[in-house]
Amino acid sequence: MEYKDQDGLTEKEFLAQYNPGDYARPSVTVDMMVLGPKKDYSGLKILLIKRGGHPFINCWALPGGFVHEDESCYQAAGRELNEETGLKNVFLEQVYTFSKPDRDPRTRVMSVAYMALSPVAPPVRGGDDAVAAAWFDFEFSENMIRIHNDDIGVEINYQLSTKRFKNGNVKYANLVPVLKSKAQLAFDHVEIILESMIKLRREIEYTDLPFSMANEEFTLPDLQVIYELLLGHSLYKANFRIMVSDRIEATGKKAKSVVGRRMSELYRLK
Amino acid sequence: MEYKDQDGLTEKEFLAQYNPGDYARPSVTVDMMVLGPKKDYSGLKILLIKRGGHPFINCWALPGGFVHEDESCYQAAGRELNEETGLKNVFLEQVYTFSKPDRDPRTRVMSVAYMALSPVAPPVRGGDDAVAAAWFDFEFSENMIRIHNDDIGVEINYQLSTKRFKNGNVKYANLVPVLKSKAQLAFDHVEIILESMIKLRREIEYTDLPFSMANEEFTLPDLQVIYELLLGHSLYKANFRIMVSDRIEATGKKAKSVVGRRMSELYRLK
DNA sequence: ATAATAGTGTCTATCAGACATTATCTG
DNA sequence: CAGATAATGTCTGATAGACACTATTAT
Repeated sequence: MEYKDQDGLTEKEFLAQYNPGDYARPSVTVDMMVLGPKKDYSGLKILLIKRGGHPFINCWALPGGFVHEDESCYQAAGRELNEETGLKNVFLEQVYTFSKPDRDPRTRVMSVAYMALSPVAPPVRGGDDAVAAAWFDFEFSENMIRIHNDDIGVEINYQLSTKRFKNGNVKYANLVPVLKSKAQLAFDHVEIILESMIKLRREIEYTDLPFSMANEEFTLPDLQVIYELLLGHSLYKANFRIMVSDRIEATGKKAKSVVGRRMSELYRLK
Repeated sequence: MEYKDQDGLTEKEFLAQYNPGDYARPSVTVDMMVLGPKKDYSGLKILLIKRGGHPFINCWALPGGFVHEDESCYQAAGRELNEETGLKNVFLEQVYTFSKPDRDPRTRVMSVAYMALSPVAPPVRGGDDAVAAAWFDFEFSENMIRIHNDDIGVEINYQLSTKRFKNGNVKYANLVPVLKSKAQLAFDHVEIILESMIKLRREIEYTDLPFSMANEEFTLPDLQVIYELLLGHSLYKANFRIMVSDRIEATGKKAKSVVGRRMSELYRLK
């Protein structure tokens, strides 16, 4: 069944003569919130890139880059992440697309935001290059986003206040970040972190997401700490174990605990 | 503090000479799943547009259009929805951004998908125009998407099968649509419907989303039916009322029930 | 044995699910 | 009052939260 359009063209003929025309097209980038645990699981780290050019020159920004012509946004995010950290096959999920016309002062740039969770925070390009990358300590609480790196003496703080708004008949309570430090994140990248963390915490309820920050084989004390870091509050050990019990299987092996006396058992995700 | 870049330019100077360059930029559209209730609340309706040109000529598609240079995607979606239906101030939420390079045979087109919920399904442009719009009966079950309009004799069916996949360490079960009817939806619009419905049902758990399909003042039997339509399963009356009790307030008025005897009371969202 | 962490047992308040009953309206 | 729908009452099993206890290891 070969339909012709009002010009008498078949689909093949139409596509052959098609011209995308002069619609104003935006640039599209991907930007990523990349989280990894500290080595001793005492906190979370977030990966940032120091901007070497205008705008937001010398500001720290989320890693990201332009989406190439022959790749999807997911592929672009995976490629950028790999270029920056060498990481592959980590959890990577689309969060939200940011599209306010003035979000980039250069030209119209939309950003498709992703979040990535890694079991490790591998070394990245040092602080001397034009495009330096570094892992920052990351704290996210009900009323605060704190990002700091004591080695290079950078501290970035945003206070979170609750704001109510309406969408149709539905009422929401949303968090709004307010800069509280001298240093700031580039562009609207705080918003990306905010949206990502909200989505992340919600998805922990019904997915195996925290497992993506654990090693292939993990101890339950470690897994619990990861849950606690991501959720932002502590859990009862017994309840936690019941909660994850049907998703894990014992390996039979034991891990030497770092400081404790009794050795904990190793598990893997079913 | 006025930083200069490696060319010795201030930010102002840099922006004045900035040239977006020859990065390949995609076209960006918004596409919407617009749902409204049937007048008697016996089911859901979905708004579709008949395509008048290639590609997918004569196929039915989700309403949408190009994002203009001076508007956000949210604004573009609101504008398109208003142009198509006259609706304003309805629930409208971003769902997902679809970006596979070959999803549109013409050229690179990314689509930022939205979902909209309306308390009514207002009349739309009839079936004679080049770009006809129509409301279709919409059924979404665990293993089926059925979209049909008996007036114009169109039936579109997709079977849903479960497929497992992995993201980092996290395992997911996802639904994959398979066309089962002669007619089909244009582009990847089934995927948009699928993602939207999954997100919608999830968000019902922790938002007031179904209220956006009810009128300003509503009866609890009606609100319960809306919940049941969106969730796809029936609820116990007593339990439902307990669940919504702290989010509603009585107006003091009563509504004449359509077929019943006892009049039900009118409520509004707190 | 002691100290420190790993792992298990169990009580309780809450709540979703299920079903039963009472209330109100029309003819 | 009969029939139909609106609204409320109440039982039960599952479960999240909380706390207490036992087990295993190194020194």
